[in-house]
Amino acid sequence: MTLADQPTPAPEAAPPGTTSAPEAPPTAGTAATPAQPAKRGRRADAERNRAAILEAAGAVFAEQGGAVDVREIARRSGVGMGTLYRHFPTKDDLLVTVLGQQFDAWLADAHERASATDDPWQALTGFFEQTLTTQSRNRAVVESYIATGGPTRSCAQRCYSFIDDLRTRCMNAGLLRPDITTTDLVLLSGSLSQAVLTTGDTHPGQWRRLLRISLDGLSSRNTEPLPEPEPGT
Amino acid sequence: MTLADQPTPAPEAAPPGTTSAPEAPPTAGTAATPAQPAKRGRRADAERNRAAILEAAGAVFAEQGGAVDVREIARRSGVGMGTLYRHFPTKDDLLVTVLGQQFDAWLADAHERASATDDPWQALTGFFEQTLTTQSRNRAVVESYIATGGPTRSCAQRCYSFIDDLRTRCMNAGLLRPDITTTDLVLLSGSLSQAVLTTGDTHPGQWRRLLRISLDGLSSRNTEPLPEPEPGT
Amino acid sequence: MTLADQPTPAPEAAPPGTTSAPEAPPTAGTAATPAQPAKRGRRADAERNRAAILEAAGAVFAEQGGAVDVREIARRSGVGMGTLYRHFPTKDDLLVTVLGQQFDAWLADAHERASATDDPWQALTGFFEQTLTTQSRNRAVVESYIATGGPTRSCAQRCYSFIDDLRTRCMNAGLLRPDITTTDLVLLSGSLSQAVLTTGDTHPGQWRRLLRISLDGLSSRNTEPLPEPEPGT
Amino acid sequence: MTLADQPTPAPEAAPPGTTSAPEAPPTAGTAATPAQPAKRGRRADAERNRAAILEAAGAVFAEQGGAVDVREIARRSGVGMGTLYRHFPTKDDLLVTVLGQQFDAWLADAHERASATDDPWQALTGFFEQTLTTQSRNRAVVESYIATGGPTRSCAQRCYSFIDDLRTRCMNAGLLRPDITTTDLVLLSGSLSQAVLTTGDTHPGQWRRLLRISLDGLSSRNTEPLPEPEPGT
DNA sequence: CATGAATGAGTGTTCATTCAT
DNA sequence: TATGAATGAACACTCATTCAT
Repeated sequence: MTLADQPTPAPEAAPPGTTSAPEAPPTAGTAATPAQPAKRGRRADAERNRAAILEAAGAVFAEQGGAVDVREIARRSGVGMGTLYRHFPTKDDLLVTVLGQQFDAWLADAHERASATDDPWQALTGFFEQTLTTQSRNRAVVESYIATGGPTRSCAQRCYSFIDDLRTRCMNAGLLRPDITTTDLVLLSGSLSQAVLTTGDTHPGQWRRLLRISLDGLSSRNTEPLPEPEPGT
Repeated sequence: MTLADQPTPAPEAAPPGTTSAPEAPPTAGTAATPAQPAKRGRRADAERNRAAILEAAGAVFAEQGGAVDVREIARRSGVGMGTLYRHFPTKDDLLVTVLGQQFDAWLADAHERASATDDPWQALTGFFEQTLTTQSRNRAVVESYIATGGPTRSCAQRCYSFIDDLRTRCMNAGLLRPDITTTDLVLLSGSLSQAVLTTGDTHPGQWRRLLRISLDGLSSRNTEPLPEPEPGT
Repeated sequence: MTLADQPTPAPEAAPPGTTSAPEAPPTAGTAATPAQPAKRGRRADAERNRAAILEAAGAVFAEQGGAVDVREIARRSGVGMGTLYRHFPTKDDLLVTVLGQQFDAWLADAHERASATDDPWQALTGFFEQTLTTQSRNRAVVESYIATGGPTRSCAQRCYSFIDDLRTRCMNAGLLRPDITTTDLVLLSGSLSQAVLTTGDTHPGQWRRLLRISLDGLSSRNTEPLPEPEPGT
Repeated sequence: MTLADQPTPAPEAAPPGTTSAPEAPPTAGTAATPAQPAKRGRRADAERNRAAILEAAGAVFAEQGGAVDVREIARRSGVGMGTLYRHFPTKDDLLVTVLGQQFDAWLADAHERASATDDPWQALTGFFEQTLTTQSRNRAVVESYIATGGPTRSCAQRCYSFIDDLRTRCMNAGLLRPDITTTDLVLLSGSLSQAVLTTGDTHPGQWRRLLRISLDGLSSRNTEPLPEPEPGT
């Protein structure tokens, strides 16, 4: 699946708190239910390791992208290779889990912000701001977002759905060019993400200008129709 | 160097035929004395090899990006590894040279087109069109353009200069938002290049819509000032 | 020790019920005082675990041979790795114990059958049949039988002794070639076991033909003396 | 394919000198055709390395079986890993090539010996002798012979064909039990190979006795019909 | 005492670069 | 000089065994 490949966009996004990781402990935390202390005893350490791995991996992937040596992650986590592979049977599993969490967090935040305002344009703008702020420090996330729209088909779809909602709100309010598609917006955000990543170190804040330009180009003030995409595809 | 890092933008681009590669000496060069045909034969052969390598590398890098196995290039060139490494002591040297040529060709074409029209907006638009059309078929070029604005500082600067000219023409004609900088345009083109690369296979032509949106956002019709970039950097 | 390495063949086999495993102490053992039910509970539990491990290991080793992952055994036993390693400090210890039991059962059965008939030739034939039938479903047993004649020196010796008895009975009845040694018979059975293992999946029953051929070759009908084994060894 | 799985036994074996290795230089040697000295120059060293690898691998596989570490082979060959993998892109390729050569040599020798005598029984006997002598010092060969009849389908088939010829000759001379099949003979030789491997170190020569017994069991002196193999398979 | 998570040396394999021919 | 074979440090991943809980 690519960025803009969304055959059946669900009208409502999946609950944003849902992570794709099998063991996903919700944000609630460990001490909320002190029921099974025996089981908790074992899990506590493992969970700590798992968290350490995820954190280290998150950092390393963010800094260096998805192509890093697994050993680097193990080293930074303070665990052995075996531990790492016990929790994530494949480097790709680890990557997907890490990115999944980060996408989930991002989408959850996006939902929250979007429902915090009644102004549709502000919602759209805020989404782009938040997205680019988040991604400006995360190589792997951008790689994934650009390559396939997200680490998972589900992530990509939820992202698509969410953007679709924003688009609809703006469209109903007559704020958006009438022929803007959700695919346009998805592509645009990916494209800007890349720019952000590129200029993040040297020109922090530069991307805000690009964003403004793009948003201005999206507004209904522009009346000329956009070119049709290739029909045969 | 990054996309928008242009401390001292030269007002005029270097002559576009000049490559910045260290091994540059083309047909002219040292062998002014056509005495020993044997040696000249060698020279001619070497030149042929070099050309074959560059051509093969160009194709391979374009198709697969800069991370391909050097063997693939040697194979497609029909030369041995030693020959390849004699001409280009490092994979990166080869990559830089190839990209340098492609950038040069691209810039030369861009210059030509820009001087073929009197309409500044048409010049700007045409440049973006040409750039994205070219880059939609060249992975390595986009990688390089996005990462550092070009394979060498010189390339990046010439590119910057050229865009700066376009900007000036448009600005003088009052077609561009007054606070658009050259850096904005450079970043924008890199950003769109990425989108083109991403969607090239699956959504050919999609990028034209993004481009139109962006160009609309650049036009002087938009009057709100852009946010200042981070002052301290 | 190898299949036919029997320097001092005991004239009588050890009682077949005895296992040679070092951890042997079965239900009898130290806990003669049934005082603390808690401790006995533990003991019973431990024994149950040990049995579960042995059973699972037996099945797994039989199916896949001695090279299986220990985790597979732990999983099938329903116990943790630590428990497994508490009972058997080494994978090899477990293997030896399992094979020891299986050898014991096999030998016990062999003894029983051998004493159930008065026909020495029938006893010999039946032994081979039983052996090959048993082993055709047990990879690890065959591996062990072929490699060293059994999991332990004791097993190998008891096996040797038993075969020696069969040989003697047949020899006394004049049914066996006069220069057949016990080593010959041991080797022969190992060799046929291998064939059984090999052809078990694809040619079930094939091995019966080989067995018949071999048995015919053993009979006293063949009068030519066998070649002497290397004298110097 | 297993030992006795021979759907379409070719009536005549393929020319035994043919090796399955792609680069296989025939036995002729390097100096026979001094034509292209330039090309020879390069190949000589590589060929030496290839030979060194094959020799080392042959020795190591023979001693320790097919499960050895590739590094051990590289070390013993005196070459780096890359060289090894240049010549044999996979460990299995190396194994197959080595075994292929050894099988070819073995089969070639077998053909030679078989045509050196007019006595069919002597031919059969000699074949078994030669086979077991050869295999008594080669773990990997026996592993392969037992598991699949040879490293290659072709090897297995040629082996089968050859044995089939021996069988026919003996059968025509009335020396073999009439219902002996080629599969029986193939299985028997595999079975004995295993015994030979097992006892090779400790009881050299022991296997000759087993062989004699088996051969006696094969002779037409034994008139009882062999059991039918499972009909449904 | 049971659990199963942690360990880390070892496995097959790749690839930018060097070097003998 | 051109060739392509040689090099070896990495890489992703496995598994017998140990150890904290």
